Amino acid sequence: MAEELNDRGRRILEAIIEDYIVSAEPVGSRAVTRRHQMSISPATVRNVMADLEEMGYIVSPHTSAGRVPTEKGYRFYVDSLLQVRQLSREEQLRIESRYRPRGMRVEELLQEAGKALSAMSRYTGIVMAPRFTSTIFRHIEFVRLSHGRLLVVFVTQSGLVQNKLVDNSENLSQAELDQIGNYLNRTLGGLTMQQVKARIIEEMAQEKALYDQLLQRALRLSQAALRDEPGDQLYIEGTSNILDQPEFADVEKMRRLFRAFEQKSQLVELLDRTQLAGGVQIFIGSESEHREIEGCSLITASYSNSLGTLGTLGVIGPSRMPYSTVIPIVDYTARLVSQLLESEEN
Amino acid sequence: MAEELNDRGRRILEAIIEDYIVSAEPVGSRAVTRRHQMSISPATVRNVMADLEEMGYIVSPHTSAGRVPTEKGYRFYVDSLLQVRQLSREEQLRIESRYRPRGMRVEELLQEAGKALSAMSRYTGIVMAPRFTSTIFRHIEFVRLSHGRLLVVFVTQSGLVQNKLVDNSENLSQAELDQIGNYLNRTLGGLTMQQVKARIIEEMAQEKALYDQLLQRALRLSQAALRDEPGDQLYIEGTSNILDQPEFADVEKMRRLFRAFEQKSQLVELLDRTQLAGGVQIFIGSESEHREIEGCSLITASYSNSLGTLGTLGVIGPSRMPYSTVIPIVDYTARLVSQLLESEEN
DNA sequence: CGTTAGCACTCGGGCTCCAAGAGTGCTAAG
DNA sequence: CTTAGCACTCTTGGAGCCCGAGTGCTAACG
Repeated sequence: MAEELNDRGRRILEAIIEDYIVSAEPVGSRAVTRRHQMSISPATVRNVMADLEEMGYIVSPHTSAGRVPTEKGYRFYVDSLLQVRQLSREEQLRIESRYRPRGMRVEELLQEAGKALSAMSRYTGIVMAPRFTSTIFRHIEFVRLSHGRLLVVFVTQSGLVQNKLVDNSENLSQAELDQIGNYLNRTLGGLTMQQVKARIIEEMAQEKALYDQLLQRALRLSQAALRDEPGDQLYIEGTSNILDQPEFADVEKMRRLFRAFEQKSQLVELLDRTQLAGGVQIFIGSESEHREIEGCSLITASYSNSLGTLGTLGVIGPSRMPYSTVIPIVDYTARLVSQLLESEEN
Repeated sequence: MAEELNDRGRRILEAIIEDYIVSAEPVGSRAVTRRHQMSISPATVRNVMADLEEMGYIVSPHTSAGRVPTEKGYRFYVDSLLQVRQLSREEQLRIESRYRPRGMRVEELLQEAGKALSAMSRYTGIVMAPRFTSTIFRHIEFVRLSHGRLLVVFVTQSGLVQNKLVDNSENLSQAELDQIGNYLNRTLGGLTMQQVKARIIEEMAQEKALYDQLLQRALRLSQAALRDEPGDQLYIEGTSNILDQPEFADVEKMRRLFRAFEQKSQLVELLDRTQLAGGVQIFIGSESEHREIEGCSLITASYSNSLGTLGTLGVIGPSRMPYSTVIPIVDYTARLVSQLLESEEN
């Protein structure tokens, strides 16, 4: 029974999965022969289906229903059967057109990417902003808000703005702060935040710092500013699309998913894992090891600039998802975002 | 029939509404006498209920069910019957404790307020950030990102950071930009954004500007930066709480609400209307004239500093809402946020 | 005259029962 | 190995039924 899947078995599994993806209903032997005009009879198909069930690719919800793909089934489909459709030029243009207004800030661009992903896929779009530590330092600015309180504003190469409150118990004046800012801007431009951090520690260790008041203050302040870096920003768009999916008629399931959307931390963790790998990655159901998104699949791809990976974006929806159309959407969006970010840096 | 509501009628209406708020089920005459130990018989209550129905305060979903409050019923209840419960000291502390970490930026504070509102009320919390035009200018910074592209960073008095991309086709150097920034910071500090805008227009009209290169550039740039002010920021937290409400078992209703959450624009419009009025405001169902939130009520209050109203926050949930407990939560949160913002400015 | 008990009536929810339809697994023949 | 045939299983939907909750009306009562 647990023999290898032969060609006919694969074709039938494919047919079942593709039928199920569009219909969301168990697929019977008859339906397979009809819709895919195979030159075999339903009875033969039934035999094969029994084997497929034995092997764990499909299950039947009850005796007299058709078959439904299991996670293993989807996984096999995605790995071995799936023909990824190429986007037509027209579809590409439709995606591109969403980024038309050129004066978009990075935040806007990323959010728009989330919206585009959700609109094109009809599922939920997710975009994780670049890790702070891997962004490139461009500008720092200290703004004295009140005695003892100080706002540090970072601007990265790509125009991403981060800010943070820092204690100013030394009560430095704005003029002193400007001086410090200028110094740091001169010294640190072009480094990644990680390098900036390292540099500061390094400099603090040097004895020169002991004698130069300005330098000392600058280092102290910037260290404070860089302590506990900002949490990862996650854009989640099109959550209401999930409500259209028949599998979420079950309110309990839906609630779990929405709670996951609200907490974000699990999604961040998950997206983080995909960060390093290039290309499109696919998590099916419990593979993600987060039962909050059980029954869901996540398709992700990383976007990057010339220096390396910046962040991850993707689509989350039910496992019963038209992978062949969603995958190229995610892929293309990741490329497009990479490209747009790149072009903005020059 | 359409006589005034006498005391007994009011008491019975109150009983019906309060019962319905906790049970979400139609309330019968028997239940009214039982739970509120009135010294009258169910039959009498029935007579009164018939009158209340006649007057439009309640309806029965079908012949043999109890009664359910109408919007008019809720409105009367809120206006005339409701006893707003005071928060216990303990509850106040529980709310306050959520703002404990003192180094919160304004954005974090507002978001936390949304989370607190949703957590305390078990509904969805909404916070609208201060209108950009009414914030007080503190600092401006121009950062040259690439040839032709320029990031403008505004910092307001309270530490709110806004940024915007501006065309830099003149290709000003960072040094020139710093000069311009310094000039503007010297001149504009302490004005509201609205005043800043006015001032710039005013100065541009003066002939002095024609001769002073620096000034001219500064004005041109800042005008560009202030053109089309940033959209209103809206924090919506705890949307998944809505899923717990029995009235949203109907997926269609839920979808509409979630779409409204996603679009935000209608909510902004709605919150905007409450901006001016002080104290707690309540929209019940279709009073808001947005059918997307039909069946929902919105409880809002404005937060402000010494100069006036800054923004609005509130809770959105089903009309069947325990107003007497949610109102003080919203009220107290608004005061607290006002106070925290105020204290941060000094 | 307002209040109350009594009663007939209505309607929805939940139960069973039934028939139809879909789909299966098995068997035996091609 | 494939297929036709067939008995079997299980879901779905509708019909019919009862029960309980709750009403409105009427007539009696204080």
